[in-house]
Amino acid sequence: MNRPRRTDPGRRERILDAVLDLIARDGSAGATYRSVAEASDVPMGSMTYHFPTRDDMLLAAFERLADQMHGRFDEIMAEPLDGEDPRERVVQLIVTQGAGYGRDMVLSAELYALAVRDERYRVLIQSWMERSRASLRRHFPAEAAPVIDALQEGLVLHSHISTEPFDVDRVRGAVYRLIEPTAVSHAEVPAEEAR
Amino acid sequence: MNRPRRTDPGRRERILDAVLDLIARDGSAGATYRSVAEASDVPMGSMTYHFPTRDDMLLAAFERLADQMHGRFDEIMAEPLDGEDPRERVVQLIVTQGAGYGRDMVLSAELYALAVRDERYRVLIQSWMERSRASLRRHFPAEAAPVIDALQEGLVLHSHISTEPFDVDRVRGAVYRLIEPTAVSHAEVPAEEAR
Amino acid sequence: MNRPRRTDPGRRERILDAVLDLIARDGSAGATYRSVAEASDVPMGSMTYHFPTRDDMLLAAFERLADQMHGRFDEIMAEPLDGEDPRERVVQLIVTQGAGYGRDMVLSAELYALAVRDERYRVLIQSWMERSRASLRRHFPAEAAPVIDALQEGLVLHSHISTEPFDVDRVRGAVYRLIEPTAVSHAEVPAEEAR
Amino acid sequence: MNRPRRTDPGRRERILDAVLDLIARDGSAGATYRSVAEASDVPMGSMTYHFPTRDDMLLAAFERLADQMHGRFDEIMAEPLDGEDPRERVVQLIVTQGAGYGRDMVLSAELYALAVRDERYRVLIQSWMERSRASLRRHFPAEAAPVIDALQEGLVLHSHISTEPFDVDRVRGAVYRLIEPTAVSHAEVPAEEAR
DNA sequence: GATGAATGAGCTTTCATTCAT
DNA sequence: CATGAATGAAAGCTCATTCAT
Repeated sequence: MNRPRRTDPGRRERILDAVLDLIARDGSAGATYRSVAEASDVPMGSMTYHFPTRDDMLLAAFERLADQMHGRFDEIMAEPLDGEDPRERVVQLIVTQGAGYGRDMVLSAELYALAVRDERYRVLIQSWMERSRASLRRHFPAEAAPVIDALQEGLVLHSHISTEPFDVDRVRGAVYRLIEPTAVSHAEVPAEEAR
Repeated sequence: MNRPRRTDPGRRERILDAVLDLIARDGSAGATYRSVAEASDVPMGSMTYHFPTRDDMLLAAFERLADQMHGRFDEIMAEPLDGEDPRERVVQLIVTQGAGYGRDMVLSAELYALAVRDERYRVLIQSWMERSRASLRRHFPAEAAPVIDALQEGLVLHSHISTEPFDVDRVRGAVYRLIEPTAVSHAEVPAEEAR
Repeated sequence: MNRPRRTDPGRRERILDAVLDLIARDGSAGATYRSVAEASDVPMGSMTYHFPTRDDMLLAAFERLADQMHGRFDEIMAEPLDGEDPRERVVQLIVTQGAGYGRDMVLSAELYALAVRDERYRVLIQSWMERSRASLRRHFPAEAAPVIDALQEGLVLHSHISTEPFDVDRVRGAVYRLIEPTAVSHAEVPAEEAR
Repeated sequence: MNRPRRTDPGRRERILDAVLDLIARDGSAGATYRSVAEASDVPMGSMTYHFPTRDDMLLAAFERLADQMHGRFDEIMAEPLDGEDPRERVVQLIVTQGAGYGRDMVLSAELYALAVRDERYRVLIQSWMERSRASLRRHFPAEAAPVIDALQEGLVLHSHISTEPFDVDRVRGAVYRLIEPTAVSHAEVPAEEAR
């Protein structure tokens, strides 16, 4: 009834999280000004103050998603190897994403659906991909990155569609075959092909 | 003005093609009863006669898409090898789809976005994937199929997002590395590693 | 609550009358889908079925107005003269409109405001004016019509703005001076300058 | 980016001119606080400081319009006659306004539409009309003014609606017939019916 | 079987206005 | 004095779906 809430720090972030939750549950179409306003406890009339159009809101939400996902990606890639085969990190990445609840997967799928038809979302993915590749280049040669990316994308996507149990060994097999074992990080000792 | 259209054979197919065209252009949300009716020259009131709910209509359209796309996939895979390395077919597949106009890609992306949240679409993709794998098994061992699938998916998807030119040699490199050269078709002569 | 109203003849006319009433009271901006729906007892969701856009609705309403007003205009002009000076009819017209409640005046003013910026309304007025002039030509030469029209318009408009009482004699003076007494109807006897 | 604008003289006038421009283009409804603020480069939050309600703003803008238009009117009327028939001035007035771009006409039409329903705008027009008549009385008897006014109004209005080319001679004919040639200015020599 | 008419629900967006600073 | 942030109210319009014919 009587919430002045003249200042509400973090409101923007709260809105964007609500947007992502709703998209994860109901698809992009489900993130309406109404549903988002309710989910984030912001008056509907205020939504357009923060995001003039619904599309601005979606785009901002996906930018946030890209940041968050890259953060998790980079965390895994940044950890020191300690003699471990760097390819194991890629396996871990794929397995983590493939086995997870799938919020990220659902959101990525929506993002791709938007991106194939809309330049703005395409640019967003491009810059995200570029950041991922930069992370990969810590351990792998530049040419390998796009292919690793693609394999990861395809495996994770299919893992969420398929009924078959996720097969870690198959993933490992594919990753190891795809990436040259000599393709070690510039700073790491190759080690004895750990694991 | 005065179209009796007492019998209208092919109406169902015309509707579904219109649905796919509209989804390709505007996303799933763009295929409304209204827009589809107009695009396929069918009275709006008749739409629910043919497809009781909008979702039935979308699902039927994607079934049609799966059939069409599998047809093209299988055509490429079915052609006799004549001593050619079967992996070259996979390369051809990826290149064809990756370089194409993208209608299929756009539609696939929409389908995946639906599938990750809706069982019915997931089942549709599963059966489609199963058919693809059956086609792949003509030339490759069963275990290889899912990985080939995944790589293909990822490469094609990224090719439609990326600004970089499509690199055939990189695709070939990945495919050849991923699939054992000994994994020849049961009926074919290995040949001299053509190309 | 439970009004099936599957068939509702005259609904279109009822809507348009409500539109005109609302415009007369609140201006064009006051005839919203909402207000009109309520005033004409039609579900709001049905409004766009009958008039796809609000502008279509307004235009149709003003077409109805033009018909109604021309009907009244023509009635006065059509009555046989019986030896009366035809110019007296023009005086009568102006006085009737100028002294009236002003619904017509208010509506005309709104129509003009739309017409000066929108071709469609301009065309509507043009055809209305042409019909008026056809009526005038029964009694006056073709060249006189536009000027009579204009004088009438100006006098009626100002009568609704001015605080001064409406002066019939001044109107008569202006009309008689403006129109040649010899400009009699083709079928009438000039008579002795009646009145 | 960083406009201090500590003092901004002429802001009020700039705002009102923007209001009039917007009304001319989009009608009264088009002059919103937002659109006006943008067009006049004034912060939106400041609009209500200068004009507490939107209606205050519109009224002030039309007051400005009345001043401007009367200024132009009076200029034409004030010029010494040098033996010219004063009625020629009226012709000139009508022709000038009728042939012009129509900004004034559009604005007048909007003003009338407001005036027929709102006392405040009616009062504004009344005082404007009174000033016009005062100007007319320099050359014509008091009784003639209202009729000249009305004819002018009607002719100009119709000229902006009609598709026919503006006919100067018809205007002159009407003006000369409507106004007694003896109705000369108190200070002028009648002259030989100059043309 | 096929469809024109109809509608409840909900959508995105605009807007006048308020008010703490 | 001036203004950025905010919001309740309402606007035009779309749409999936129903149903009498």
